[in-house]
Amino acid sequence: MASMKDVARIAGVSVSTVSRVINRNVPVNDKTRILVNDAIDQVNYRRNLLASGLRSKSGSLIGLAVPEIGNESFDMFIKYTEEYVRAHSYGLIIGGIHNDPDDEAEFIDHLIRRAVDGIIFIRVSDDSHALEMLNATTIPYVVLDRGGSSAIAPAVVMDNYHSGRLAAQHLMQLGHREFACVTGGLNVPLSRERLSGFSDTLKAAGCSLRDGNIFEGDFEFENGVELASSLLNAKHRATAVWAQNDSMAIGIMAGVVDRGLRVPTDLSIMGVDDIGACRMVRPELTTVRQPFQSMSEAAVKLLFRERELGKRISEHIVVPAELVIRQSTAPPLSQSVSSASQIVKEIS
Amino acid sequence: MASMKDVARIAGVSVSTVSRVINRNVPVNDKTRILVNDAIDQVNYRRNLLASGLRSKSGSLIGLAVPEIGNESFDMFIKYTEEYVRAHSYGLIIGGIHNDPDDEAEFIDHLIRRAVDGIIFIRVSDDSHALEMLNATTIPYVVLDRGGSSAIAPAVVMDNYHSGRLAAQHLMQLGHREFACVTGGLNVPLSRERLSGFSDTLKAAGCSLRDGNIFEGDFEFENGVELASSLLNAKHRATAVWAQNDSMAIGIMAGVVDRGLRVPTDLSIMGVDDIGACRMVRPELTTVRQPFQSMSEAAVKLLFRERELGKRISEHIVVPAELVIRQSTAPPLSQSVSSASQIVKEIS
DNA sequence: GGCCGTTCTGAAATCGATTTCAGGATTATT
DNA sequence: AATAATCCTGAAATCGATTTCAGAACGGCC
Repeated sequence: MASMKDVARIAGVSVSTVSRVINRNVPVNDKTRILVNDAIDQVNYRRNLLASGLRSKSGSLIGLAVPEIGNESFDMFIKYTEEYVRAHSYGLIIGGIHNDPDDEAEFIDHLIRRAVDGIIFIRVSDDSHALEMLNATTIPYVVLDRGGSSAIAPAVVMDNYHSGRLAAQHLMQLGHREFACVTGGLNVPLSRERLSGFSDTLKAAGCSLRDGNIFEGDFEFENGVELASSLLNAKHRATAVWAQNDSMAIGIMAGVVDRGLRVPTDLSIMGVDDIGACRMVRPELTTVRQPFQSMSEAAVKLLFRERELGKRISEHIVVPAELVIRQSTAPPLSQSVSSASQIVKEIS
Repeated sequence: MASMKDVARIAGVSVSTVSRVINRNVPVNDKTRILVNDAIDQVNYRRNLLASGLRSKSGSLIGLAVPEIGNESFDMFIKYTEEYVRAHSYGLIIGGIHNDPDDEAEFIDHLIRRAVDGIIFIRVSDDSHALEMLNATTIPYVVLDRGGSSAIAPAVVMDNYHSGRLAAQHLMQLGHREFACVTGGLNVPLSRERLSGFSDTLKAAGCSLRDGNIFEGDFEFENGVELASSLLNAKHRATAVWAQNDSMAIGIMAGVVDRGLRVPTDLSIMGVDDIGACRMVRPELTTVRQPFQSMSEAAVKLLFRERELGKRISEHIVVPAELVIRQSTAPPLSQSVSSASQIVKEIS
């Protein structure tokens, strides 16, 4: 691989001049510039990012840690982060940390040793050491998707409370009166926030969410399948359920169908995220869209801003959720449309 | 961030000694070793991978280029490659190249400049420049999933012909006599191979695949939905269809259901890959499993072997496919089970 | 002509590690 | 006790870039 030294030799100039031509930050005589550029083409020179990164203290690398690769919603964060990062001539190193704080710590440590320019991560739990580790360095970081208790850390999150509100409003508008909610792990703050938004909104409109109709899940599809029977066998069986992510919602849908019932006729189901699978199942899944792209971009932008400023920005960026109505929600069998519109008035 | 120099100063030794303690490749006196290790703990020293990579010519980085991030089958390759790579203390840089040869070239160029230790890529098309670019360097690479015409390049692929064979055998065993196939883009070699395997096997058993029942798709879900009507309106309507990946298969399933027909009663459907969505849809999708994990590991191993040997290994590793029977395939309505077993004898 | 200010260029230091080379200290061998 | 062999350590070169510093060349101005 040709180095700047080779280019300099061929062009008959010093390496400093070659560097100047390449980085075009200092005036260089036109004749020398052409000479150097010719030499660059001739030996097919490519700047070595390891070397330039070492000296200039920027390896043009960003690290991204997600709880699990292959989980469609995290993959969306990966996709959009990669696109945005690479559009700015950075590279993206990813790590799937298997929902394990130790694995997370190990990966973060790896990124620090690699002297990356910034780290974005989706925390696996509140008691991860990642924040302490990172605060001991000067590396910019941003917490994505799961802001949680760490109000001090720079973060980009969805408006989780509002997502619950959107779900509740939609289901009430359809005329439902008996609701259920399948949450994510309640040790994850966003699960609690979503639940509050859902429950508060129902209450405010005179409806309510019975304790017996709140089921704690773990965000996984299989969990949704299992919980379907609990849902259907509940003392006060709900006519509409909101699952706090699409995987579980689709799992519930599958479980309901497996038991010979129909969606949305017998049970309206909605989720959160709007992953691709929502449009692949029948009926298509009504959901609350998480804006993966804008969240990813906001996270990278925040990172870059921290880098420029040379210090942490303890800012929480909260992006709005959006209701996406498809086929898996409908008015309940027992409820007339007219009484539904009554409720609409109450909550608006 | 503390450097080796700091450690050396505190321990009262030279940086060379510190390096030797860390890399433990040369004997160091026990007393000095302890001294150095204490100093390392004291300043919380972490080796700078940029610097060590520059000098030792190994940045402990692997690059992975996939046609599109967020596509579930490619995400499986990402997942398992990342796991395996990181288990060996390497990092993984990924790039989603949007099925665009230019984007691919740009990303590969980026990886070369970054002086990665190896590159794995899933080619977007036969006329990508990636191979030429890489052959002009000494960087080890492996072509994953799409070996294609480049018999010269190191590659890890599934036995695509065999996957077609498995699909054909399964459908014939169920008693089907009228088949259809939805292929991927026929400019992608593996689509042709899969089709040959399917068609050849049918013919060998006295069945056949009519030209009018071969539909060229593009591996996308929406495409499957669209093709469903073509399938159902074909002159000789098939009772079983094999789509060359799961996304299209699930699309066909959705399209069939949308038209008021039922799977597998009215049409048996199977796919390829065994992505997570196969178990999320109802009926669950019968498919031919692509062994993502073993393929990813084989690719990284091959890469490491190339690195050790210091030269390319033009070896094609072909891993077997595996039939996974679920609910989306069943005997045809018009066909009795007894005549089905007759066919089984013919092909076994 | 002499002085000053631009504009451009090169030598050398630097980033933080690894590695070679040479020499000092220690032990083994006779 | 002298010599050889072994073990350990430090100085310095190196990887391939960036950046500082100083000086050369050139033009303008009085």
